[in-house]
Amino acid sequence: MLDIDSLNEPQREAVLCTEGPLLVLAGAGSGKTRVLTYRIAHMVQDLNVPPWQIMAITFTNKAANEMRERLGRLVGPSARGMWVSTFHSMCVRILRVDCELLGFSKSFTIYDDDDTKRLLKDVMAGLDLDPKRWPVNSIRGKISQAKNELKAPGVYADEARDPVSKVTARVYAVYQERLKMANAFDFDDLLMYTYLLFKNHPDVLEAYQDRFRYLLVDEYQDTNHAQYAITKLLAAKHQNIMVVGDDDQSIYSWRGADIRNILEFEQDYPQARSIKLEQNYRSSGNILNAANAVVAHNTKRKQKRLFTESGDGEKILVYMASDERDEGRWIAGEIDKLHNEGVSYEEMAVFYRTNAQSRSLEDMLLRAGVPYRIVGGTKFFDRAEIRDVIAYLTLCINPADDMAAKRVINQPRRGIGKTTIEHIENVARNSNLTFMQAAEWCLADETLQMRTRNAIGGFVGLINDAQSYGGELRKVIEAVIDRSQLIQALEQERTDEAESRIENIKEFLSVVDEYVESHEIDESALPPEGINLLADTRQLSPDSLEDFLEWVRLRTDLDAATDDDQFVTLMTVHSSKGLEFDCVFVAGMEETLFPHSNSSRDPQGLEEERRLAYVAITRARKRLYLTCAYARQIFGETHANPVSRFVGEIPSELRKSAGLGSSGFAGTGWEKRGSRRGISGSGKEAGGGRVFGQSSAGGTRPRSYTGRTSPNAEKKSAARVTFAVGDIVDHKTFGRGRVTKVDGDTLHIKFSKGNVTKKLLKDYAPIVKINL
DNA sequence: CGAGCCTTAGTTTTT
DNA sequence: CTAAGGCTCG
Repeated sequence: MLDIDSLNEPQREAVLCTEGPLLVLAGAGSGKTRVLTYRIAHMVQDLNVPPWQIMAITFTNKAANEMRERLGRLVGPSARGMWVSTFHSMCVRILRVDCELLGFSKSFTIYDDDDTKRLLKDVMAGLDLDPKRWPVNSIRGKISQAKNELKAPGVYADEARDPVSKVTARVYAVYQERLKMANAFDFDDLLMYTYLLFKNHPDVLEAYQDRFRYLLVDEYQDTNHAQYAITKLLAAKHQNIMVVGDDDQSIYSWRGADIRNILEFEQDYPQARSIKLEQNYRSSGNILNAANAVVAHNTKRKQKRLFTESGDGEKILVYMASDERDEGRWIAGEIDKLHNEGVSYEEMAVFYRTNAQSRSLEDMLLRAGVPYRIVGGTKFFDRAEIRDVIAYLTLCINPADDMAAKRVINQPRRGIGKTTIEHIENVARNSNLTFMQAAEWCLADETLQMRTRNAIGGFVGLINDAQSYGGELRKVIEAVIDRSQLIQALEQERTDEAESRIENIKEFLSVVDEYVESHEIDESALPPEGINLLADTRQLSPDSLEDFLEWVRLRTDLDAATDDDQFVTLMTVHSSKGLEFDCVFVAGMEETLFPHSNSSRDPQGLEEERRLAYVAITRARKRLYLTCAYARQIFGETHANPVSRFVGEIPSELRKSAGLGSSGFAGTGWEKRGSRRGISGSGKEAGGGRVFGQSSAGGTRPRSYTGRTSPNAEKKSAARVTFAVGDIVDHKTFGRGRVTKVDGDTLHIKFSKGNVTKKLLKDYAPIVKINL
């Protein structure tokens, strides 16, 4: 059943080596996930290891889901008994059981970035620190760094020398106190406190060591010190730890990841076996060689060279667009072309360095009618109305969460303004109460107006009542939303904006359904009675609001249920790690963007950018497209940047060029209209190392081209949309409208908002055709 | 207290 | 350029 013979020699060795420490250095596309899943299946099926003794840790939910799914196919339902999770969700579940030992209660909240920032602002205001002089973000970064290095506030304060660190130390101490009062952990706390729990409670640690006798850690090169320390403790007793990683794919040093963890694994475990996987099964020869060539420019790396037995395949296509809109349009056109050749949408992906780039790409794909989905962004859960709903739900579970309370006490408007909130805060501070307790106290406070007191009473009553709601999760959540009056208030606004917010809240309810469906309790997966006390935390319950909130807080992707759907995938290069596609487009291959200007100053940052490029390139199986734009709008200003050095690092025989400046490009007027020293390299490839059009070079700014299409790209793009009378469109600013007349390229559109008709040019107006 | 206007800051990547 | 936050006025 388990086809171990289909593996190559080193792969098989890794699968069969199930006892003792094992380091697997797995190059991109070398069948790493296959090895991981086969190894687990081998343990369960051939060696009779109980599934609940196995813990596999990944970095993203996506990776965890995929592994769970593949294991399910390999070993059947018993796979459910394993812990396959991210570091963070593993820690949450551990803390859920024993956080009381650390002075927290089990109903704790997890603070995400936004909550964290709000709280920090609050703390800093309390310490009279000028946010101009001490930017919240940099303080937050320093605190996060400290936590990743497992430095408690006291230790940090002792080490603080420079003024910034000293200020950070003060903020850090208060911040931790406030978190504790709110019964909340931030993301970094989840790791740090789990470590502390293990460190200070050997009995707890031992229970986990004995339960999880087999540890597997994926993407080990991306572990930070806290994660490293946790795994080290967990594996200390039985030493059955397998780590898999690739130093060339280390792209999270900004988050505290430390490559040394992988490079020094052999020192930590002197008897460790070490296996290298160097045969690539994913990419065609040209793509793999390009990746090798790029990453070879890095100096600090373990020497290795991936090889493949598959043929050269297609050359890499480098396209130079006139601007970011042309770039998006061209990509859409190529996708369309590929789709017509029989490549399905789900086998194509568009990557970008920064999230901001997704806008224009999205816009162009939308117009071209290419179905796409965006992976990774937290957009949906970051929307104000969704955060409001979550805050209400959080308060029901953890009324001590002051940030949540302050967020929604006047949302929707109840007539509780700044002064009242400050008043409640003062009461809370003076009497050492939580915000909610203080609010309740204020109901009898005669210094407040009767109207205000009634408003507070309404809010307090609603939260108190909601705490006792029980039954089906969806019903409970619906009831809370209903009582909150969020939807009712939006309905009264009668604007498109409010309507879309209502839609989002309804969408949130389907997220609830998705959660319930995917978390049905599977009795068969529970470990036998009496094995340990940890069984009850292993599965999230479909009825538990608490569990749902945990799930929703740690969730960042919306991609769980979109597997068999036909969509092109859009995402950052970072989130592409671990995935693969037949055809990959990497947009924005320009200096300052990729490599990003913030990183390319120091050599280390630049090397990480290069590894990022390596990751991007190695995602592609058959075709790779790199695109860059001659001019790009950033902050509303037009910039022209040279082609990314990474393009030039790909040997020219592996690539060919298209677009501006390439042979066969008939772009009339480009040279004439642009600066004289502009694109003089007609006939040369885009990535030939030529640096042109730098905005600082004194040449004319290419402003006149923005928003225009180069004629060539226009022709190439099969992605033009046509409009007919009766089509419903959505305009960026005017909203929903209907086409009443088509006059060449001019559309007459009647907008429902204000009942006005406007004449718009179909190729330039920010309109989208809506298919009904 | 809240709506609306104006200013300003932000864009590197994620759990 | 956009979104969020601050400020002012009703």
